[in-house]
Amino acid sequence: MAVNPPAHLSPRKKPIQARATATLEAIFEATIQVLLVDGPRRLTTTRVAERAGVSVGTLYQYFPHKQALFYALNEHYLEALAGKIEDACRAHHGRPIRQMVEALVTTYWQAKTERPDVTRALYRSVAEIDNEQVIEGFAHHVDAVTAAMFASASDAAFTDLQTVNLTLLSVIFGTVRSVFERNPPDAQSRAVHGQLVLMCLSYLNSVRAVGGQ
Amino acid sequence: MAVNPPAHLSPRKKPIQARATATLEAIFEATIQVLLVDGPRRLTTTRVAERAGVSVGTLYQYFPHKQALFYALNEHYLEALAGKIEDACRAHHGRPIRQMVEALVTTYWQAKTERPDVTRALYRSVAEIDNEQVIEGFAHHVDAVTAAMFASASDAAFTDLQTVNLTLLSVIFGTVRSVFERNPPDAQSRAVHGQLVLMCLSYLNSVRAVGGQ
Amino acid sequence: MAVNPPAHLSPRKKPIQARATATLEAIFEATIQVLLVDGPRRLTTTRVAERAGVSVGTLYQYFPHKQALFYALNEHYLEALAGKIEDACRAHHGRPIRQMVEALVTTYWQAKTERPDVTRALYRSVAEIDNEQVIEGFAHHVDAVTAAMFASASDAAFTDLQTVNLTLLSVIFGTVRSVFERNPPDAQSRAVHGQLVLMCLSYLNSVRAVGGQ
Amino acid sequence: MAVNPPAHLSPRKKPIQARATATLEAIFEATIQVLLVDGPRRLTTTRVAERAGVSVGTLYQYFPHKQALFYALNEHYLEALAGKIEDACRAHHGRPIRQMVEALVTTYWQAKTERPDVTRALYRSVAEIDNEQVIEGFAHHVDAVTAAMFASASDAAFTDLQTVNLTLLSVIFGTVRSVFERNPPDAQSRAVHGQLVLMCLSYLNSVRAVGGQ
DNA sequence: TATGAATGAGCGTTCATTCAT
DNA sequence: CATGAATGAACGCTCATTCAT
Repeated sequence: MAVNPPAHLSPRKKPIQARATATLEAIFEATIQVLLVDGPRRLTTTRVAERAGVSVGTLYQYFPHKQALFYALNEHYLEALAGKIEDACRAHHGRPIRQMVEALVTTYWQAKTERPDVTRALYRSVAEIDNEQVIEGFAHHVDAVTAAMFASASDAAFTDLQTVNLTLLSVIFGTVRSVFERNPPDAQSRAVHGQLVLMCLSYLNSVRAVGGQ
Repeated sequence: MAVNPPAHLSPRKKPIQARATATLEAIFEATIQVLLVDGPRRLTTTRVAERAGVSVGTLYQYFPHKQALFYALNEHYLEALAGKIEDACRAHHGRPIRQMVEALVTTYWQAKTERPDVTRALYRSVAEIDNEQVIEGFAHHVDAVTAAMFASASDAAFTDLQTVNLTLLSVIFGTVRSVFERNPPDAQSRAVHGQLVLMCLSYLNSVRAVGGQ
Repeated sequence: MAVNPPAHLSPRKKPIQARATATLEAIFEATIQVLLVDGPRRLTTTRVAERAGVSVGTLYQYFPHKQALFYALNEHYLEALAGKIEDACRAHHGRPIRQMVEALVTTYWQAKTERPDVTRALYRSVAEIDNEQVIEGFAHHVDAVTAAMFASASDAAFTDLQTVNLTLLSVIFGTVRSVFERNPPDAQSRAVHGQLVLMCLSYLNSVRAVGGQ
Repeated sequence: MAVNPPAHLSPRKKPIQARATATLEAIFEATIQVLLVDGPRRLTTTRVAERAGVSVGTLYQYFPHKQALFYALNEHYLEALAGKIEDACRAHHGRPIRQMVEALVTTYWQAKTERPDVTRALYRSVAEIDNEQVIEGFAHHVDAVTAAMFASASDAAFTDLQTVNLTLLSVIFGTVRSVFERNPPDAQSRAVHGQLVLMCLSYLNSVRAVGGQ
């Protein structure tokens, strides 16, 4: 279920202690903040540690190297995100397609909007390392759960579900990123959200093989 | 029409000499290659210069610092891209909305697909600096020309053209990026392209205020 | 008779408890092993402690710092070695010179060969600190006991006993080290041992002032 | 003839320029001095560079890493030493064994004594890295040339030349090291030198298979 | 003007040592 | 007393940038 992280990229020890969890959380938060305030180029392990209120040494007790920090950060948030999407998909199993799409777009949008700083920080961190693996893992996971949901729609079926699914996810994920990077006024942002739902629905209407209008 | 670069980010001199232009082009190419082969983290000015067949000193004759190189690179390709979009928009002034959308998506898609390495390299370079400025400039530029085109549609009008325009551009740009980053097999990639056109058309159909089907 | 260690280099407490002695022994063993397996550069206090089955904290209960560990390790083995040599010398007091030399070379060689790993590890640790002091102390100690022995030879006397003594010890200690560092096949190693005895005897024959062959 | 250094351990570029050679020499000298004054543990690349009057960056233009510096240093001096020994051996080809031994011991002793600081520094640097390769190479080289010399002796032959050769070299190299590490007064040192020649001669006398007394 | 050796600030990382538990 | 997480000084090394040639 979870992404398959190469051993050398996962945190050195699993947070069992409460303090350890707190420290880990502090390091993640600090990473986000540094990423946001100083940018990925000015992010140094020392700066992250300072901002997290720990020493570099401590940071390196949790992450064997800088890459691992980024990896874990992405893993952390993407797994949470995938979880939310999975929940939403399960909750809408067998429902009409309209509800499914609305739920999917809204879940994703809200998850990303909840902590816009985190979202923006993660988008910025992507280029830093081969997060490609985590991202690919996330993509496959989500692919599977949304495809399963769409396949169960009560009022529609699709000749080429794979393509429809890939298209929808590409459009949703891509659009959200675009909007985040343009960082438009809130009203406009919300408007685009609405339009995105509408767009997905119109599209599904055009491509569905069976089911009433 | 061109982006307004802060003085400290623009190339030291405009390439008037043919030789200078060739060198510049070589440096841009080298940057792309290094970005692709070694990744943004391993990109050093020395490596770029080597690959371009010049000395570091020469590179610094053209760009006052590394940032400026990235800035110029993005400017270079985004201006070309904006130009293509502008041409397409002008060519479809007053045409039916369907043709406009098809032209817009296809122009953008093709421009990005023409040199996929460049596209991917640029996506990767984004985190490097405040390219945000160049990108914002590009966005505004394109916003203007597509909005003007849509406003001239022979068979449709929109109550909220701004939102429709922003939505379409966000969707198109975002989706293309998503697809590039997932790097799916060519056939699938092309399929999504087709679906994207379809999606935009369905959407416009739903939101247009006037004009028959 | 024991080396005079500068206060800051000696173990914090003398091991009176049996448990303490066991721990100390374990730490020494661990140090040897780490020295051999990982080399002196990769030897960290943490690694030594781990290998000894104790915590770093415990290690620091026995040794105020890393230097002290090395110091004590050398002291430990060199004192044992000096003791063996002293015993041998005492046992050959008043005997013919031939027996003395044979005993000396053989005692030293065997002591070093008994645990070749320890020997090699100690040779490697030398560069680590001013073990010079321990080594010098060891040298003086041995100088004295062998000089005393040679002076008592039943069949020989030397005009310059000091020089003869220094020469013999330099040759024996140095040759053994050379052989250990070249690490030749066992047979060859044993052969050199025999030759070394022969050489020392020939030498003493040439330089003795009195006493028939 | 020369040691086979793993690619990553040899200097980055061969010193062709006069300035480069000077810099290289300065770095070697600085390494020796730092080794002597601060000891191998306090030797940092920065300190070496400072002492050599260059920047760390420059040091790293000549040596890809610290290990390579040590490697090259040992190579440098051991090759010179091997050269001297080779010359001496060639010069005494076919001579009586007595002259050979005298020449060998004296050549080695003088080479080591010429710059006692260098000698001592090198002995200290040995433990630092796997100089074993360079040293082994040196040993094989010398083995060959001395064996060849001894085989040509006009007045002696040996049943087991290999063992005799190995013994002599072990004794000579080891004794010199011992003496250097004890650092006795000059007079004593010179005395031991004489005794060493004497010892080797007595030994050869005992083991030679043919030839006059 | 082009070159590329030299520079040195700054980064990632290690590890001896401490001290709250 | 033993523990081992936390500390942070210090190291090895990189690379953007400069400047003598």
